[in-house]
Amino acid sequence: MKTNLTLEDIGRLAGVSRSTVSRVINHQDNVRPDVRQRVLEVIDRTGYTPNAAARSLVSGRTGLVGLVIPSRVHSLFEDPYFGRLIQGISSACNRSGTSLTLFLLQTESEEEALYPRVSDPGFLDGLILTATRMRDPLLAKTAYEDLPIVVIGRPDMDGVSYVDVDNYAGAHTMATYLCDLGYTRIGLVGAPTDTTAGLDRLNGFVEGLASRGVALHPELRADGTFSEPSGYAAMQRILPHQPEAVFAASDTMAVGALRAAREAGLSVPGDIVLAGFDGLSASEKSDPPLTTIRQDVHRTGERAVEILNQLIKGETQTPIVDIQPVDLVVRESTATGRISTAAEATIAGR
Amino acid sequence: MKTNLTLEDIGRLAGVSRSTVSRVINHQDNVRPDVRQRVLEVIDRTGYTPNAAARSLVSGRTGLVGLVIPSRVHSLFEDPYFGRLIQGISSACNRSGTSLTLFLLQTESEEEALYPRVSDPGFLDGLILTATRMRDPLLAKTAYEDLPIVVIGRPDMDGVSYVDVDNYAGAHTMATYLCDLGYTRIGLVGAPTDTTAGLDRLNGFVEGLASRGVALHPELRADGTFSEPSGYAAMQRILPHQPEAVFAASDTMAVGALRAAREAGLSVPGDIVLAGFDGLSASEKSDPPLTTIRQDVHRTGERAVEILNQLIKGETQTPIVDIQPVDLVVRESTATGRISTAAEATIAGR
DNA sequence: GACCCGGTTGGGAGCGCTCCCAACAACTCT
DNA sequence: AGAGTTGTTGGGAGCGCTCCCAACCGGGTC
Repeated sequence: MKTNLTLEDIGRLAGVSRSTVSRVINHQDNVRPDVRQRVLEVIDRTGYTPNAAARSLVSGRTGLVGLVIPSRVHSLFEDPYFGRLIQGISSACNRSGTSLTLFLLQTESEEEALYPRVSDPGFLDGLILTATRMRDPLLAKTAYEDLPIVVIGRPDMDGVSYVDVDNYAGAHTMATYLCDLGYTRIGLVGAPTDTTAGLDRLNGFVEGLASRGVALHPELRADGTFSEPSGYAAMQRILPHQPEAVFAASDTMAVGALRAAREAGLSVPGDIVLAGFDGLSASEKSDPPLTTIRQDVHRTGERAVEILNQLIKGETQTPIVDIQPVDLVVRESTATGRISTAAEATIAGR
Repeated sequence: MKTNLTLEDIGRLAGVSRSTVSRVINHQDNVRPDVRQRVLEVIDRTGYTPNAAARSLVSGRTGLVGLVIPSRVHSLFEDPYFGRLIQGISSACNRSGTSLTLFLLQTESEEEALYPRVSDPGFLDGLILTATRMRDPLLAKTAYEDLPIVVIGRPDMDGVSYVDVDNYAGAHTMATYLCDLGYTRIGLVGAPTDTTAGLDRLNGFVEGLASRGVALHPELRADGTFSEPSGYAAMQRILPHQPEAVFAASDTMAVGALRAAREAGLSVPGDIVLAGFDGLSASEKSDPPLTTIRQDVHRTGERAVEILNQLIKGETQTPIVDIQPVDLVVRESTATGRISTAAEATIAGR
């Protein structure tokens, strides 16, 4: 356990050559069974493990996958989204025998300092980029490297592999659901439109309303930044215009919107119905529990790793795109009894 | 950007040797200024970065630090503790130019599969272990390797470097604070006593009470597992014995205890006062906001990296121990007006 | 002018591994 | 029996870098 052994050492102890030990370690079958056995015993006895750096020098692989979470995401420690995502990524990594290297970029300067590191040859096998914004500088830069990349969330450029949830279909479903409840004055606490998720949710929502002949009145729309306080503020701007129903484009903002409604003396769902998006536990634990569009964040993380592994192995040249389906989850916040509330409806990916 | 260049290539382009380029890259000063300039220009023009694997093969360093979060921690996505910790660790890593590799072990089998990986020579420079339990198998195993290790939270063995918060002093302060409020029937929703944090908080609390001549009645103590539901359940066991005040050994459990009190028809702080430990945002956002012992988790993470870096550089042989101070934060949940509530008191590390 | 010395530069060796090819043994087939 | 075949093994080469030592260059000294 103490001193670091080499292939040569193991070979000497087992009375074979370096090459044979290498074959045993790499599970190649052209080794005589008794020799293999002898080598395995020595390896077991000595606790030998091959040197990772030497391996990657010659193989060109490190077994390391990078995950970049940029500086704008301060919600990492309030919002379970990234926790879940990391869990999904991590469990897929464990399954494929790779390791996850985390780059939390909390300032712009960290973001700049990172760039050279991730592109170091012989450091990472691939990269997962999250929370990219429109014309993301990091994405633009890394796209020029030959490093395999998977983006989580739809990027605003072509030729990049990504996995996204079906934001459009989810928002569309929510819109028709609220319309079918009988409302026409339906408001939106929107997500930032400099993100593709915000844009897709907006478009899905507007088109969902339109499919039922309902328009989104401009005074019933205010955008937030995904955070609770921003949802609270947006809701305050909408409330004076007397919406009957409000869709907040994230659960966290919906919780803020709920707080604003309550402070304005409105009961949910009595005076106004409210729905969110994401299916976080916050939506389940709020009072009342929120109707929402649920996405499987864990699965999204897993898919990102699976796609990245395909890219790394060079199994495909063309970019891979994966759109994850979402569910409508109906809870008390829209339980008005106006029509029978379907317990749950599932939407296939569009 | 495309093809991977080597030192030799850069040397050829700049009209110097491999060695000189290496000197420039490693900021050695014995290079003539004009030559250095010429080399830097070529590096800049070509976008060359040295191969990380080759570097670590010869230097024996990879610039990688591992962080292990074991399977029992399911709270990763509910509880901001680990998010904050990771942020602290990550920002210290960014500062020291190292990268953070995350091992989330969600099952026992992942835990076993991990062990050989982390101890691969030439893979990690050091390891940070969190949430170790008594006689933690991973800690026991890794301690035999020559890999530098820092534990977050007090381990139950000697000779290991660690950084912990002052659980004892925090619980002690809380106990005397509650006593000084005039209560004697004081209950405890304890943390698991197979963790050193749970043990230290228990001991600090009991001895704090004792210092005011108060005893912890056995029927007023029930232990949880750090989770909200476990705090709820523990509180339900305590309530029938009519405590005047209850200290929950974590904010998350305190939130559960609060729910139990409310369901029992008790108002906080009117009928019973309640306090937590950790200073998470949950304690601030609950209704009423909770008195708690605040710890600086971000700082804890930073210190772990700093200590690990010292160990890696071999600057010290003896284990380094760092106990972070905690603050008493008084909020509404103990605001009874019985005595003037000091706004906030600071405790130095013991 | 021979000598020395510090600053600078080039190239060999080697980190521990994988890949490749040659060597060898033990067969089979004609 | 000789040639070909298959299965197994050993060792050279080389991945891209750092370390070390020798070589070189110019200027100061006696």
